[in-house]
Amino acid sequence: MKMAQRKGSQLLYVSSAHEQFFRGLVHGARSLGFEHCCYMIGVPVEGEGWRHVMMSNLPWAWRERYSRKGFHAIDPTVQHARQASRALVWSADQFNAAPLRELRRGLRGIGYNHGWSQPLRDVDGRFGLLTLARGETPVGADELREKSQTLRWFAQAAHAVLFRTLLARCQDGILGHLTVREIDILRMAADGRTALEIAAAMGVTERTATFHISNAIEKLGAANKAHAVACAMRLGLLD
Amino acid sequence: MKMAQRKGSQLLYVSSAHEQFFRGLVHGARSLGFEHCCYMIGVPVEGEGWRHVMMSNLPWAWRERYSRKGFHAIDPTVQHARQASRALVWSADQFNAAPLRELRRGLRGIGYNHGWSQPLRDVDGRFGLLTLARGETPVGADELREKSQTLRWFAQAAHAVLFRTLLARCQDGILGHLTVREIDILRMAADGRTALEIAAAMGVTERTATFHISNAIEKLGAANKAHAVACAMRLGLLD
DNA sequence: CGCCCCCCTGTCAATCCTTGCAGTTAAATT
DNA sequence: AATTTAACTGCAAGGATTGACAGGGGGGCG
Repeated sequence: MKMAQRKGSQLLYVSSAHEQFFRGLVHGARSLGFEHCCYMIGVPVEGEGWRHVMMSNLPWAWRERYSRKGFHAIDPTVQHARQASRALVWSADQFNAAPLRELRRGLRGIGYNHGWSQPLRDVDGRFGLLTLARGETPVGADELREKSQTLRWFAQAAHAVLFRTLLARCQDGILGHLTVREIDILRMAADGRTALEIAAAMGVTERTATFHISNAIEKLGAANKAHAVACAMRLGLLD
Repeated sequence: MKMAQRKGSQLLYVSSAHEQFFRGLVHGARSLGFEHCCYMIGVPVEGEGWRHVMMSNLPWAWRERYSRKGFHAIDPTVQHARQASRALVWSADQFNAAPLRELRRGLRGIGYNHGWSQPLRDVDGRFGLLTLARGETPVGADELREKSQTLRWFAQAAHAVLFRTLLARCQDGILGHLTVREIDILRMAADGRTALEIAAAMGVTERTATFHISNAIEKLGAANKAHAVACAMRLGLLD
């Protein structure tokens, strides 16, 4: 059973509400004196290492390059987020090791020189990482004392709102896509309807309803309908 | 079947993570120049009108009084939130109508004179309402222009993080409490385990597991297990 | 045109869920 | 001391779910 990524499929769960939320976050970051803002999540995948998805106001070219070059594998802020849960204040100048050269050049190129990165970890080893950064002034001790509480809260808010969505986007490559029909039916199942009722509501046979349900169960790696509903909700597919 | 509120029962879902989040919000409100911060949700209940739950940094005495006197029934900001979705800028001075006298006096007493209230509504008629307020200076047009985006984002963040929890706290009085056992079992059901597996994991009979499940289904007003799991997740009982 | 995917349908058997019935026990509340 | 509640157990009938086998029709893509 292969779960390779497909091209033409639309990403149903990419909601503009989260984009809007992120724009608000960017605005808040600006008012704190950081022009760049990046929220990233990391998910451990057995055999494959890590998967990352990010949401940022950085140039598309840079995001593409970051992903293509696999910078997340060497990025010190990401390394830090894997283990620690305290914030990291950094400057690109510190990225001296040979493998980091190219990353440092890239960061300088986009004015991403000095920053503050707050990790947030969950029980399954997944983590979220909010980074605010700017081009010119390093983050000083005084500034940190003054803003750290707000910064932490920003991270908490970003994590609370964006994590699930990005996780869904991340799992997507792993799990394969749920079809429109499958999501429709899962939504009705979550509302307590039986296969027969769903079939009636959708104008198909009971058999067809159960067919879509079992496909959804298989794609989500669930054990049964209740589990599939829970998985889908956790992934934010039924909002 | 009565669902009266009981005293001794613990509220399992009151998590300190949300309290912490709210403290961050209060801090953010302060940095915007508002010392008071109140997030409230309203839920329509058939035959009973409305139920409200709030989270605020106001004095406990005032919260108690607000609730006892039923101020939420006449509070203009709440009235506004029921219908509109745009923000309301208000001053307590405007609360001139006779029934509002006592409310106005109370608000003045706690230095809650000038404020900004952003409603957020959902499809089921429920609403959330974030109010930031202060004692002295009215909210001016310039200030509003400057801060409105941040304010809206605060409301969005508060809503995204706090709504579910408060809803659970609100439904609690309506639905009656789920017992520890029922929540345990729902959690395992959400992980895809059958009644037999749950029973084995908990060291009880299959009959007992099904017994708890059906109780949970009844208390949540669900149609079946999948629905109950979905309800519990939406209420934030399974996080 | 072939290939793949999505959507649709059928049957059948094993298993699971749901809901009746009727209890016991321990602990907390009144 | 009486009452209420949570947790627990048994039996049984009927409905719902799940999985496996076996297909047809339509659309996109190379």
